[in-house]
Amino acid sequence: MAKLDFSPIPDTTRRAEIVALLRRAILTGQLEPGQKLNELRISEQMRVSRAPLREAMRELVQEGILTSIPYAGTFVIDVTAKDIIDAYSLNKVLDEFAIELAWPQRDRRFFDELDRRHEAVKQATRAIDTTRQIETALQLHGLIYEWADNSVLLETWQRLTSRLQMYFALHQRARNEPVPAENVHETYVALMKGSEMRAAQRHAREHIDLDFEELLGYARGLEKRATKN
Amino acid sequence: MAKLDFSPIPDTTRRAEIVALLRRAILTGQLEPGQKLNELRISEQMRVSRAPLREAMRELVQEGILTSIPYAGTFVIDVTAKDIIDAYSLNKVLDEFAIELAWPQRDRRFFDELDRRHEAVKQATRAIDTTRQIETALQLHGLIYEWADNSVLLETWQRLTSRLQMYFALHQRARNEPVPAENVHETYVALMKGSEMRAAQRHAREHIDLDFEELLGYARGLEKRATKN
DNA sequence: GACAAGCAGATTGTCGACAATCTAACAAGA
DNA sequence: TCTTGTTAGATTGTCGACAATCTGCTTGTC
Repeated sequence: MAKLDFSPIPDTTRRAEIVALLRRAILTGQLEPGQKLNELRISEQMRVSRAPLREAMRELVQEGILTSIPYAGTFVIDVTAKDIIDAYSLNKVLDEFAIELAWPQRDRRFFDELDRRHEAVKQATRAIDTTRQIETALQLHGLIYEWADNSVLLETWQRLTSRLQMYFALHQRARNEPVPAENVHETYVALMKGSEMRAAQRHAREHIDLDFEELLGYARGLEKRATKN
Repeated sequence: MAKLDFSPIPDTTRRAEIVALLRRAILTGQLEPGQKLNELRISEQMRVSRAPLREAMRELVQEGILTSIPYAGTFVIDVTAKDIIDAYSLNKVLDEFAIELAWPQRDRRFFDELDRRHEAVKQATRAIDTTRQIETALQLHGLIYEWADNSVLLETWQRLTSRLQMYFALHQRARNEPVPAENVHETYVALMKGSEMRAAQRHAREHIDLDFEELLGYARGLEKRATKN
Protein backbone atom coordinates (compact mmCIF):
# COMPACT_ATOMS: atom_id res chain seq x y z
CA MET A 1 0.00 0.00 0.00
CA ALA A 2 1.41 3.33 -1.04
CA LYS A 3 2.36 5.65 1.79
CA LEU A 4 0.20 8.71 1.46
CA ASP A 5 -0.03 11.73 3.73
CA PHE A 6 -3.42 13.33 3.74
CA SER A 7 -3.57 16.95 4.73
CA PRO A 8 -6.09 17.62 7.47
CA ILE A 9 -9.51 18.60 6.21
CA PRO A 10 -10.24 22.26 6.78
CA ASP A 11 -12.22 23.33 9.83
CA THR A 12 -15.50 24.17 8.20
CA THR A 13 -16.95 26.27 10.94
CA ARG A 14 -17.53 29.94 10.42
CA ARG A 15 -15.73 30.53 13.67
CA ALA A 16 -12.48 29.05 12.36
CA GLU A 17 -12.67 31.11 9.19
CA ILE A 18 -13.33 34.26 11.14
CA VAL A 19 -10.38 33.55 13.39
CA ALA A 20 -8.13 33.16 10.36
CA LEU A 21 -9.45 36.32 8.74
CA LEU A 22 -9.11 38.44 11.84
CA ARG A 23 -5.71 37.07 12.72
CA ARG A 24 -4.42 37.85 9.28
CA ALA A 25 -5.85 41.37 9.42
CA ILE A 26 -4.14 41.98 12.74
CA LEU A 27 -0.81 40.37 11.94
CA THR A 28 -0.47 42.24 8.67
CA GLY A 29 -1.25 45.50 10.38
CA GLN A 30 -4.52 46.14 8.54
CA LEU A 31 -6.07 46.43 11.94
CA GLU A 32 -3.95 48.86 13.87
CA PRO A 33 -2.85 48.48 17.49
CA GLY A 34 -5.34 49.95 19.90
CA GLN A 35 -8.13 49.87 17.36
CA LYS A 36 -11.55 48.82 18.59
CA LEU A 37 -13.38 45.97 16.94
CA ASN A 38 -17.06 46.78 16.56
CA GLU A 39 -18.93 43.49 16.65
CA LEU A 40 -22.01 44.63 14.79
CA ARG A 41 -20.08 46.28 11.99
CA ILE A 42 -17.68 43.39 11.48
CA SER A 43 -20.42 40.76 11.63
CA GLU A 44 -22.36 42.63 8.97
CA GLN A 45 -19.32 42.99 6.76
CA MET A 46 -18.58 39.28 7.05
CA ARG A 47 -22.27 38.35 6.65
CA VAL A 48 -22.13 36.40 9.85
CA SER A 49 -23.97 36.61 13.12
CA ARG A 50 -22.29 37.93 16.21
CA ALA A 51 -22.12 34.57 17.99
CA PRO A 52 -19.32 32.96 15.98
CA LEU A 53 -17.59 36.31 15.69
CA ARG A 54 -17.54 36.74 19.43
CA GLU A 55 -16.24 33.21 19.93
CA ALA A 56 -13.51 33.92 17.41
CA MET A 57 -12.57 37.10 19.24
CA ARG A 58 -12.41 35.20 22.51
CA GLU A 59 -9.85 32.90 20.93
CA LEU A 60 -7.72 35.77 19.72
CA VAL A 61 -7.88 37.38 23.14
CA GLN A 62 -6.42 34.23 24.63
CA GLU A 63 -3.92 34.12 21.81
CA GLY A 64 -2.67 37.44 23.08
CA ILE A 65 -3.25 39.70 20.08
CA LEU A 66 -6.60 41.11 21.21
CA THR A 67 -7.58 42.45 24.59
CA SER A 68 -11.08 42.64 25.97
CA ILE A 69 -12.67 44.98 28.47
CA PRO A 70 -16.16 43.89 29.59
CA TYR A 71 -18.94 46.11 28.30
CA ALA A 72 -16.37 48.39 26.70
CA GLY A 73 -15.09 46.42 23.75
CA THR A 74 -12.35 44.30 22.27
CA PHE A 75 -9.21 45.97 21.00
CA VAL A 76 -6.08 45.12 19.10
CA ILE A 77 -3.25 44.99 21.62
CA ASP A 78 -1.08 48.01 21.99
CA VAL A 79 2.55 47.57 21.14
CA THR A 80 5.17 49.17 23.32
CA ALA A 81 8.93 49.09 23.12
CA LYS A 82 8.98 46.96 26.25
CA ASP A 83 6.69 44.37 24.70
CA ILE A 84 9.06 43.96 21.82
CA ILE A 85 12.07 43.72 24.10
CA ASP A 86 10.31 41.17 26.26
CA ALA A 87 9.22 39.03 23.34
CA TYR A 88 12.68 39.03 21.84
CA SER A 89 14.54 38.22 25.00
CA LEU A 90 12.25 35.27 25.59
CA ASN A 91 12.61 34.23 21.99
CA LYS A 92 16.36 34.03 22.43
CA VAL A 93 16.03 31.68 25.35
CA LEU A 94 13.53 29.51 23.54
CA ASP A 95 15.62 29.39 20.39
CA GLU A 96 18.60 28.14 22.31
CA PHE A 97 16.50 25.45 23.94
CA ALA A 98 14.82 24.46 20.69
CA ILE A 99 18.14 24.07 18.90
CA GLU A 100 19.40 21.89 21.71
CA LEU A 101 16.37 19.62 21.50
CA ALA A 102 16.16 19.55 17.73
CA TRP A 103 19.86 19.03 17.14
CA PRO A 104 19.99 15.24 17.57
CA GLN A 105 16.68 14.88 15.72
CA ARG A 106 17.92 16.41 12.50
CA ASP A 107 17.52 14.04 9.59
CA ARG A 108 17.17 14.07 5.85
CA ARG A 109 13.65 15.42 5.98
CA PHE A 110 14.82 18.21 8.27
CA PHE A 111 17.48 19.37 5.85
CA ASP A 112 15.13 19.15 2.89
CA GLU A 113 12.51 21.18 4.72
CA LEU A 114 15.17 23.66 5.77
CA ASP A 115 16.09 24.26 2.14
CA ARG A 116 12.46 24.41 1.06
CA ARG A 117 11.59 27.09 3.57
CA HIS A 118 14.75 28.99 2.90
CA GLU A 119 13.83 29.02 -0.77
CA ALA A 120 10.36 30.31 0.12
CA VAL A 121 11.89 33.26 1.94
CA LYS A 122 14.13 34.09 -0.98
CA GLN A 123 11.26 33.88 -3.39
CA ALA A 124 9.09 36.20 -1.30
CA THR A 125 12.03 38.57 -1.07
CA ARG A 126 12.48 38.62 -4.84
CA ALA A 127 8.76 39.21 -5.28
CA ILE A 128 8.99 42.10 -2.80
CA ASP A 129 6.03 40.66 -0.91
CA THR A 130 6.91 41.89 2.55
CA THR A 131 4.00 40.25 4.30
CA ARG A 132 4.86 36.89 2.85
CA GLN A 133 8.51 37.49 3.54
CA ILE A 134 7.86 37.90 7.23
CA GLU A 135 5.66 34.82 7.25
CA THR A 136 8.17 32.63 5.50
CA ALA A 137 11.09 33.85 7.59
CA LEU A 138 9.23 32.94 10.76
CA GLN A 139 8.33 29.57 9.28
CA LEU A 140 11.98 28.98 8.53
CA HIS A 141 12.87 29.64 12.13
CA GLY A 142 9.92 27.58 13.29
CA LEU A 143 11.45 24.45 11.85
CA ILE A 144 13.66 23.84 14.87
CA TYR A 145 10.60 24.05 17.09
CA GLU A 146 8.76 21.51 15.00
CA TRP A 147 11.72 19.17 15.20
CA ALA A 148 12.28 19.72 18.92
CA ASP A 149 9.48 17.26 19.64
CA ASN A 150 8.14 19.20 22.59
CA SER A 151 4.51 20.14 22.13
CA VAL A 152 4.42 22.72 24.89
CA LEU A 153 7.49 24.44 23.52
CA LEU A 154 5.97 24.47 20.04
CA GLU A 155 2.73 25.99 21.30
CA THR A 156 4.63 28.60 23.24
CA TRP A 157 6.62 29.57 20.20
CA GLN A 158 3.55 29.79 18.01
CA ARG A 159 1.99 32.21 20.45
CA LEU A 160 5.15 34.24 20.50
CA THR A 161 5.30 34.16 16.72
CA SER A 162 1.96 35.87 16.41
CA ARG A 163 3.36 38.85 18.17
CA LEU A 164 6.67 38.84 16.39
CA GLN A 165 4.88 38.76 13.06
CA MET A 166 2.75 41.69 14.14
CA TYR A 167 5.76 43.65 15.30
CA PHE A 168 7.62 43.04 12.07
CA ALA A 169 4.62 43.96 9.97
CA LEU A 170 4.16 47.23 11.85
CA HIS A 171 7.83 47.93 11.49
CA GLN A 172 7.77 47.34 7.76
CA ARG A 173 4.65 49.41 7.34
CA ALA A 174 6.10 52.28 9.29
CA ARG A 175 9.37 52.62 7.49
CA ASN A 176 7.97 51.54 4.12
CA GLU A 177 11.40 50.68 2.80
CA PRO A 178 12.54 48.03 0.39
CA VAL A 179 13.00 44.68 2.05
CA PRO A 180 16.33 43.49 3.42
CA ALA A 181 18.76 41.49 1.39
CA GLU A 182 17.82 38.09 0.06
CA ASN A 183 20.63 36.20 1.74
CA VAL A 184 20.21 37.19 5.39
CA HIS A 185 19.49 33.61 6.39
CA GLU A 186 22.36 31.93 4.55
CA THR A 187 24.56 31.65 7.61
CA TYR A 188 21.72 30.41 9.78
CA VAL A 189 20.83 27.66 7.34
CA ALA A 190 24.45 26.66 6.89
CA LEU A 191 25.00 26.43 10.64
CA MET A 192 21.86 24.39 11.16
CA LYS A 193 23.25 21.89 8.67
CA GLY A 194 26.64 21.82 10.32
CA SER A 195 27.96 19.94 13.33
CA GLU A 196 28.63 22.77 15.77
CA MET A 197 25.57 23.15 17.93
CA ARG A 198 27.06 25.83 20.13
CA ALA A 199 27.96 27.92 17.12
CA ALA A 200 24.42 27.59 15.80
CA GLN A 201 22.99 28.69 19.12
CA ARG A 202 25.33 31.63 19.30
CA HIS A 203 24.45 32.72 15.80
CA ALA A 204 20.74 32.44 16.52
CA ARG A 205 21.22 34.85 19.40
CA GLU A 206 23.20 37.30 17.34
CA HIS A 207 21.04 36.98 14.29
CA ILE A 208 18.03 37.83 16.39
CA ASP A 209 19.84 40.77 17.87
CA LEU A 210 20.36 42.17 14.40
CA ASP A 211 16.70 42.41 13.47
CA PHE A 212 15.99 43.40 17.01
CA GLU A 213 17.96 46.60 16.89
CA GLU A 214 15.98 47.79 13.92
CA LEU A 215 12.67 46.85 15.45
CA LEU A 216 13.59 48.55 18.68
CA GLY A 217 14.17 51.82 16.90
CA TYR A 218 10.66 51.61 15.56
CA ALA A 219 9.35 50.68 18.97
CA ARG A 220 10.83 53.76 20.57
CA GLY A 221 8.88 55.88 18.14
CA LEU A 222 5.74 54.16 19.32
CA GLU A 223 6.23 54.92 22.95
CA LYS A 224 4.85 58.40 22.97
CA ARG A 225 1.99 57.53 20.68
CA ALA A 226 -1.25 57.94 22.58
CA THR A 227 -3.88 55.23 22.32
CA LYS A 228 -6.58 56.63 20.14
CA ASN A 229 -10.11 55.28 19.73
CA MET B 1 -4.27 62.66 50.04
CA ALA B 2 -3.74 59.20 51.38
CA LYS B 3 -2.16 56.74 49.01
CA LEU B 4 -4.64 53.97 48.49
CA ASP B 5 -4.43 51.03 46.13
CA PHE B 6 -7.76 49.86 44.87
CA SER B 7 -7.96 46.31 43.71
CA PRO B 8 -9.52 46.01 40.27
CA ILE B 9 -13.24 45.46 40.33
CA PRO B 10 -14.18 41.90 39.45
CA ASP B 11 -15.25 41.01 35.93
CA THR B 12 -18.95 40.66 36.42
CA THR B 13 -19.78 38.85 33.25
CA ARG B 14 -21.23 35.39 33.38
CA ARG B 15 -18.54 34.35 30.96
CA ALA B 16 -15.74 35.23 33.37
CA GLU B 17 -17.40 33.35 36.20
CA ILE B 18 -17.92 30.32 34.03
CA VAL B 19 -14.29 30.37 32.98
CA ALA B 20 -13.22 30.43 36.62
CA LEU B 21 -15.61 27.65 37.56
CA LEU B 22 -14.62 25.38 34.70
CA ARG B 23 -10.92 26.04 35.12
CA ARG B 24 -11.09 25.15 38.76
CA ALA B 25 -13.03 21.97 38.00
CA ILE B 26 -10.43 20.93 35.48
CA LEU B 27 -7.35 21.88 37.45
CA THR B 28 -8.54 20.09 40.56
CA GLY B 29 -9.30 16.98 38.59
CA GLN B 30 -13.04 17.06 39.14
CA LEU B 31 -13.34 16.95 35.40
CA GLU B 32 -11.19 14.09 34.26
CA PRO B 33 -8.84 14.10 31.27
CA GLY B 34 -10.56 13.05 28.08
CA GLN B 35 -13.99 13.77 29.48
CA LYS B 36 -16.48 15.40 27.18
CA LEU B 37 -18.20 18.63 28.19
CA ASN B 38 -21.84 18.57 27.20
CA GLU B 39 -22.88 22.15 26.58
CA LEU B 40 -26.59 21.71 27.21
CA ARG B 41 -26.12 19.81 30.43
CA ILE B 42 -23.54 22.20 31.86
CA SER B 43 -25.49 25.29 30.84
CA GLU B 44 -28.57 23.93 32.59
CA GLN B 45 -26.62 23.08 35.71
CA MET B 46 -25.15 26.57 35.82
CA ARG B 47 -28.48 28.20 34.93
CA VAL B 48 -26.86 29.97 32.04
CA SER B 49 -27.44 29.98 28.33
CA ARG B 50 -25.05 28.25 25.99
CA ALA B 51 -23.64 31.47 24.52
CA PRO B 52 -21.46 32.58 27.45
CA LEU B 53 -20.62 28.97 28.21
CA ARG B 54 -19.34 28.41 24.71
CA GLU B 55 -17.30 31.59 24.83
CA ALA B 56 -15.81 30.47 28.12
CA MET B 57 -14.94 27.11 26.63
CA ARG B 58 -13.27 28.82 23.69
CA GLU B 59 -11.03 30.64 26.14
CA LEU B 60 -10.06 27.45 27.91
CA VAL B 61 -9.33 25.77 24.61
CA GLN B 62 -6.85 28.51 23.81
CA GLU B 63 -5.53 28.23 27.33
CA GLY B 64 -4.59 24.69 26.47
CA ILE B 65 -6.60 22.70 29.00
CA LEU B 66 -9.54 21.93 26.72
CA THR B 67 -9.51 20.69 23.18
CA SER B 68 -12.27 21.11 20.65
CA ILE B 69 -13.30 19.04 17.66
CA PRO B 70 -15.89 20.75 15.41
CA TYR B 71 -19.32 19.13 15.60
CA ALA B 72 -17.96 16.46 17.91
CA GLY B 73 -17.44 18.26 21.19
CA THR B 74 -15.05 19.85 23.60
CA PHE B 75 -12.95 17.66 25.84
CA VAL B 76 -10.58 17.98 28.74
CA ILE B 77 -7.08 17.45 27.37
CA ASP B 78 -5.56 14.05 27.67
CA VAL B 79 -2.45 13.82 29.76
CA THR B 80 0.38 11.66 28.57
CA ALA B 81 3.79 11.03 30.08
CA LYS B 82 5.33 12.98 27.24
CA ASP B 83 3.20 16.02 27.98
CA ILE B 84 4.46 16.06 31.52
CA ILE B 85 8.05 15.62 30.45
CA ASP B 86 7.68 18.40 27.89
CA ALA B 87 6.09 20.80 30.32
CA TYR B 88 8.75 20.18 32.92
CA SER B 89 11.69 20.49 30.65
CA LEU B 90 10.38 23.81 29.39
CA ASN B 91 9.67 24.89 32.94
CA LYS B 92 13.29 24.34 33.85
CA VAL B 93 14.46 26.61 31.07
CA LEU B 94 11.96 29.29 31.97
CA ASP B 95 12.80 29.10 35.67
CA GLU B 96 16.45 29.67 34.94
CA PHE B 97 15.61 32.66 32.77
CA ALA B 98 13.14 34.08 35.27
CA ILE B 99 15.62 33.88 38.12
CA GLU B 100 18.20 35.67 36.00
CA LEU B 101 15.79 38.50 35.23
CA ALA B 102 14.29 38.74 38.68
CA TRP B 103 17.58 38.55 40.55
CA PRO B 104 18.59 42.22 40.34
CA GLN B 105 14.98 43.28 40.90
CA ARG B 106 14.69 41.66 44.31
CA ASP B 107 13.77 44.17 46.98
CA ARG B 108 12.14 44.36 50.35
CA ARG B 109 8.69 43.70 48.94
CA PHE B 110 10.02 40.65 47.12
CA PHE B 111 11.36 39.07 50.27
CA ASP B 112 8.20 39.87 52.20
CA GLU B 113 6.07 38.33 49.53
CA LEU B 114 8.37 35.33 49.37
CA ASP B 115 7.82 34.71 53.08
CA ARG B 116 4.11 35.31 52.81
CA ARG B 117 3.66 32.76 50.06
CA HIS B 118 5.95 30.30 51.74
CA GLU B 119 3.81 30.59 54.84
CA ALA B 120 0.69 29.97 52.75
CA VAL B 121 2.16 26.72 51.48
CA LYS B 122 3.02 25.56 54.95
CA GLN B 123 -0.41 26.43 56.21
CA ALA B 124 -2.12 24.50 53.41
CA THR B 125 0.19 21.60 54.16
CA ARG B 126 -0.74 21.60 57.84
CA ALA B 127 -4.41 21.77 56.92
CA ILE B 128 -3.88 18.81 54.59
CA ASP B 129 -5.64 20.70 51.83
CA THR B 130 -3.87 19.20 48.87
CA THR B 131 -5.60 21.32 46.26
CA ARG B 132 -4.65 24.50 48.04
CA GLN B 133 -1.19 23.17 48.65
CA ILE B 134 -0.58 22.75 44.95
CA GLU B 135 -1.99 26.19 44.27
CA THR B 136 0.12 27.92 46.86
CA ALA B 137 3.29 26.08 45.90
CA LEU B 138 2.88 27.22 42.32
CA GLN B 139 2.20 30.75 43.49
CA LEU B 140 5.41 30.64 45.49
CA HIS B 141 7.36 29.69 42.41
CA GLY B 142 5.48 32.24 40.37
CA LEU B 143 6.97 35.07 42.36
CA ILE B 144 10.16 35.13 40.33
CA TYR B 145 8.09 35.43 37.17
CA GLU B 146 6.18 38.35 38.56
CA TRP B 147 9.42 40.06 39.50
CA ALA B 148 11.12 39.29 36.21
CA ASP B 149 9.29 42.21 34.65
CA ASN B 150 8.71 40.47 31.34
CA SER B 151 5.04 40.27 30.46
CA VAL B 152 5.44 37.66 27.76
CA LEU B 153 7.41 35.43 30.07
CA LEU B 154 4.81 35.82 32.78
CA GLU B 155 1.98 34.92 30.42
CA THR B 156 3.89 31.92 29.18
CA TRP B 157 4.48 30.69 32.67
CA GLN B 158 0.86 31.16 33.65
CA ARG B 159 -0.21 29.01 30.73
CA LEU B 160 2.31 26.39 31.72
CA THR B 161 1.15 26.58 35.32
CA SER B 162 -2.37 25.59 34.37
CA ARG B 163 -1.05 22.31 33.12
CA LEU B 164 1.34 21.75 35.95
CA GLN B 165 -1.42 22.30 38.44
CA MET B 166 -3.58 19.80 36.59
CA TYR B 167 -0.80 17.22 36.49
CA PHE B 168 -0.11 17.57 40.18
CA ALA B 169 -3.77 17.34 41.06
CA LEU B 170 -4.18 14.17 39.04
CA HIS B 171 -1.08 12.76 40.62
CA GLN B 172 -2.31 13.50 44.12
CA ARG B 173 -5.73 12.10 43.36
CA ALA B 174 -4.28 8.93 41.95
CA ARG B 175 -1.99 8.03 44.79
CA ASN B 176 -4.24 9.47 47.48
CA GLU B 177 -1.39 9.74 49.93
CA PRO B 178 -0.69 12.19 52.69
CA VAL B 179 0.97 15.30 51.40
CA PRO B 180 4.73 15.75 51.28
CA ALA B 181 6.67 17.32 54.09
CA GLU B 182 6.01 20.86 55.15
CA ASN B 183 9.53 22.11 54.61
CA VAL B 184 10.23 21.11 51.02
CA HIS B 185 10.62 24.72 49.95
CA GLU B 186 12.92 25.86 52.75
CA THR B 187 16.06 25.60 50.66
CA TYR B 188 14.48 27.29 47.71
CA VAL B 189 13.33 30.25 49.75
CA ALA B 190 16.69 30.54 51.47
CA LEU B 191 18.56 30.53 48.19
CA MET B 192 16.25 33.12 46.66
CA LYS B 193 17.15 35.37 49.56
CA GLY B 194 20.87 34.73 49.20
CA SER B 195 23.48 36.21 46.92
CA GLU B 196 24.42 33.22 44.77
CA MET B 197 22.28 33.37 41.67
CA ARG B 198 23.91 30.36 40.03
CA ALA B 199 23.26 28.25 43.10
CA ALA B 200 19.62 29.32 43.10
CA GLN B 201 19.25 28.41 39.46
CA ARG B 202 20.88 25.06 40.00
CA HIS B 203 18.65 24.29 42.93
CA ALA B 204 15.56 25.26 40.98
CA ARG B 205 16.51 22.71 38.37
CA GLU B 206 17.14 20.00 40.91
CA HIS B 207 14.15 20.82 43.04
CA ILE B 208 11.97 20.50 40.00
CA ASP B 209 13.57 17.23 39.13
CA LEU B 210 12.55 15.85 42.49
CA ASP B 211 8.85 16.37 42.08
CA PHE B 212 9.22 15.42 38.49
CA GLU B 213 10.35 11.88 39.17
CA GLU B 214 7.26 11.22 41.20
CA LEU B 215 4.96 12.74 38.65
CA LEU B 216 6.60 10.78 35.90
CA GLY B 217 5.87 7.51 37.64
CA TYR B 218 2.23 8.46 37.68
CA ALA B 219 2.39 9.53 34.05
CA ARG B 220 3.72 6.17 32.95
CA GLY B 221 0.67 4.54 34.45
CA LEU B 222 -1.46 6.79 32.34
CA GLU B 223 0.14 5.86 29.09
CA LYS B 224 -1.82 2.73 28.39
CA ARG B 225 -5.06 4.19 29.59
CA ALA B 226 -7.47 4.39 26.67
CA THR B 227 -9.47 7.56 26.15
CA LYS B 228 -12.94 6.78 27.28
CA ASN B 229 -16.12 8.75 26.55
C1' DG C 1 -24.71 -13.59 8.70
C1' DA C 2 -22.36 -9.50 6.44
C1' DC C 3 -22.83 -5.16 4.64
C1' DA C 4 -24.63 -0.79 2.91
C1' DA C 5 -28.41 2.65 2.99
C1' DG C 6 -31.18 5.30 5.50
C1' DC C 7 -33.47 6.99 9.49
C1' DA C 8 -33.96 8.96 14.38
C1' DG C 9 -31.96 11.07 18.24
C1' DA C 10 -28.69 13.83 20.32
C1' DT C 11 -25.28 17.49 20.11
C1' DT C 12 -22.88 21.29 18.21
C1' DG C 13 -22.98 25.57 15.26
C1' DT C 14 -25.46 29.71 14.05
C1' DC C 15 -28.99 33.14 14.13
C1' DG C 16 -31.94 37.18 15.44
C1' DA C 17 -33.89 39.55 19.37
C1' DC C 18 -33.76 41.30 24.03
C1' DA C 19 -31.40 42.89 28.42
C1' DA C 20 -27.55 45.10 30.78
C1' DT C 21 -24.09 48.34 30.64
C1' DC C 22 -21.33 52.14 29.12
C1' DT C 23 -20.48 56.82 26.98
C1' DA C 24 -21.26 61.33 25.95
C1' DA C 25 -24.18 65.15 25.70
C1' DC C 26 -27.09 68.07 28.17
C1' DA C 27 -29.52 70.28 32.06
C1' DA C 28 -29.80 71.82 36.88
C1' DG C 29 -27.93 73.54 40.95
C1' DA C 30 -24.26 75.36 44.12
C1' DT D 1 -17.73 78.06 36.24
C1' DC D 2 -17.60 73.77 38.08
C1' DT D 3 -19.88 69.85 39.64
C1' DT D 4 -23.54 66.55 39.71
C1' DG D 5 -27.72 64.19 38.00
C1' DT D 6 -30.26 62.70 33.93
C1' DT D 7 -31.15 60.86 29.65
C1' DA D 8 -30.63 59.06 24.87
C1' DG D 9 -27.95 56.43 21.91
C1' DA D 10 -24.80 52.97 20.92
C1' DT D 11 -22.50 48.70 22.08
C1' DT D 12 -21.71 44.58 24.53
C1' DG D 13 -23.64 40.49 27.08
C1' DT D 14 -27.14 36.95 27.18
C1' DC D 15 -31.01 34.28 25.75
C1' DG D 16 -34.04 30.89 23.32
C1' DA D 17 -34.89 28.79 18.87
C1' DC D 18 -33.46 26.87 14.50
C1' DA D 19 -30.06 24.67 11.20
C1' DA D 20 -26.16 21.62 10.29
C1' DT D 21 -23.70 17.70 11.53
C1' DC D 22 -22.51 13.46 13.75
C1' DT D 23 -23.52 8.77 15.85
C1' DG D 24 -25.67 4.58 16.40
C1' DC D 25 -29.39 1.74 15.27
C1' DT D 26 -32.52 -0.35 12.23
C1' DT D 27 -33.80 -2.17 7.97
C1' DG D 28 -33.39 -4.31 3.73
C1' DT D 29 -30.67 -6.87 0.44
C1' DC D 30 -27.34 -10.22 -1.03
